[in-house]
Amino acid sequence: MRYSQMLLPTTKENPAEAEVVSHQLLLRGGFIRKLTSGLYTYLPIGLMAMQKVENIVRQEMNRAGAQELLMPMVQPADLWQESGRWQKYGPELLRFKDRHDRDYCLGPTHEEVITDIARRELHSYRQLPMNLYQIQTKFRDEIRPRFGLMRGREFVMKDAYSFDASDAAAGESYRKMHEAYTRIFKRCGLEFRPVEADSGTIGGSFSHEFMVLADTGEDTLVICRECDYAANVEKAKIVLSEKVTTDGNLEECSKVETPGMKKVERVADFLGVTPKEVIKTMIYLADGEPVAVLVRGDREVQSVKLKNLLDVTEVELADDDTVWKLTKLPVGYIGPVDIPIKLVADQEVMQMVNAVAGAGEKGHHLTGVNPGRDFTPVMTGDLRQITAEDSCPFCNGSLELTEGIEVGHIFKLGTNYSEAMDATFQDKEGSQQPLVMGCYGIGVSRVVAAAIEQNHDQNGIIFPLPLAPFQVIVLNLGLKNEKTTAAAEKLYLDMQATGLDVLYDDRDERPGSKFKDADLLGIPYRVTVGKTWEKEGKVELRLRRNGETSIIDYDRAAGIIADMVQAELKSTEDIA
RNA sequence: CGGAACGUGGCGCAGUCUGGUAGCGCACUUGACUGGGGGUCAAGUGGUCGGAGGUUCAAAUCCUCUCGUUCCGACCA
Repeated sequence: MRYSQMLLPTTKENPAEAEVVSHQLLLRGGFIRKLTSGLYTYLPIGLMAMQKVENIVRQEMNRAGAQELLMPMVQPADLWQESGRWQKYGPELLRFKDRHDRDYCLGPTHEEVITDIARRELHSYRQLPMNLYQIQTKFRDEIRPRFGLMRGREFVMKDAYSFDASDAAAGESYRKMHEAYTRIFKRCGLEFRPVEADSGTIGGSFSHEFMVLADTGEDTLVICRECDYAANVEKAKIVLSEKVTTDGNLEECSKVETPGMKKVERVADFLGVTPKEVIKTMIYLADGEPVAVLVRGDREVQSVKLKNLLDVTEVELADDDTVWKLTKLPVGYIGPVDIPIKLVADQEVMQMVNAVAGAGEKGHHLTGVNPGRDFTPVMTGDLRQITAEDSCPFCNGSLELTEGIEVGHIFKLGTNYSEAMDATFQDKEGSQQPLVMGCYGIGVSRVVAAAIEQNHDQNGIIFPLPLAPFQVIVLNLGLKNEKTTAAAEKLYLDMQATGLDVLYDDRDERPGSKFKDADLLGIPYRVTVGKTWEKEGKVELRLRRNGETSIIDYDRAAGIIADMVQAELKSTEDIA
């Protein structure tokens, strides 16, 4: 590609609207332009970068035995009603009517459509296993799109769906995808971790997220320092410490005055105890229904865990007004004893003895509160956020918390969808069985953003070679000199002939601008044709990654670089 | 949905408090010089100041409404 002919508008200044590095650099480098909130146009170089990711994904999916197809983005409501998600999915699902007043939605994911295909086309165990995937634009009406490609409303996703005859076979499909994903992200040159995850609105029994480690990540992960355990904090299991023995010495409940003391710390301080000895009572609205949730005073509720325990689709912390309406109490004095609201407790609370809790009366708390005797939750379970002080549920090792960007997510769906939508096959014995499903997503456009978050410096992007829209840029610094220009042109054509993705900077710009743009765009190899060629017939090769510079023979340049690129690409494939 | 900020040539901003002929830098056009890390000089093009309504002799500026964008929050009782 000739730079002079390409739509590649770079800017020196950071756009005001971009907060995170990947967003800034994507805009500055002319990769994307915003249409409106959460919606972006991919300019040519942006599309090229994304297609690099797509191709790696395609290769690995095909290698794993999956087949590519393409489903409609517009989906009829009745399929979603069949699966039950028309009600369940919430406002993220963009719904609309056609001219005949029929309901439709824009596909945020495609379980319904693929299950419909499966029930029509898969009839026999002989056709299984089957894995089908597509790479396509998805639409999710996010509450708050942000960070450019990181959380857009429209984004490119690879989604795959597996169909198996048995749970064991589905496990094998899942394992294959886990392996394929690992290869994909390795080949993309990303530093990532597969972690145990919550399955969210997709549903299903078991899932892993693939997380790119980066500070700007929206998810928090917990990673064991000693074993392989890694999980999203939404999922991370908490190991209960040994139950405290009390010598059967349970105190009586007694009420104490705690005027103006709403915060756990204040109350604990005042009563001469630690927050660990206080029971915190939080009022949530679970699908609109009030629930009182108990955790130890020094803990935090993990809302996803709460959602799962209650088996609801939405939990929300009640605001002060709602709390007042429900309990006739100001926030801070609610307690579990005789509370007129559905009560659930974190497992840890049930071990507490002689605790402090809100008295259910303004300005008062209770001491000597004992779970089981003074209150009985309708449900208990693991409800709190894990901390770095907790220990690994597998090996008891110490844990580390870190931020991550979710670039892939794989789910074992089981028969949720196939049963709801009556997608069955005939087994060997001739009886109808529901297809056992799995689904597997990769945020293709997000991978581009994540790669930039992880690979940049103050001068711009540093693309891992497999994702680089161009592998090489040739700078012509001798535009006024016909011979130099001819030499640069020839080098460009020679490189193209070897199959390299090469950008030829033939613009009438000063050298400084060309260097800056080459850096900004993150092109791994840069070849300069200029003075050194005029004087000694050599060109300068510089690596974007580390700034390493070498002078090579002009005649051999195309071959040398093609070899280097091939070797490097091959090594990334080998590692994966 | 709550809170905040911002909307002025393509981009980044000043001007708004205190109403009085719309400005700066970058980019763009033309020319000259220059030519290895975003160069210099000169001459230009381009904006009904997000939109609607109001106040006023006069509105980018004051008032009301509205649309859009971004950030924070959706977090501990």
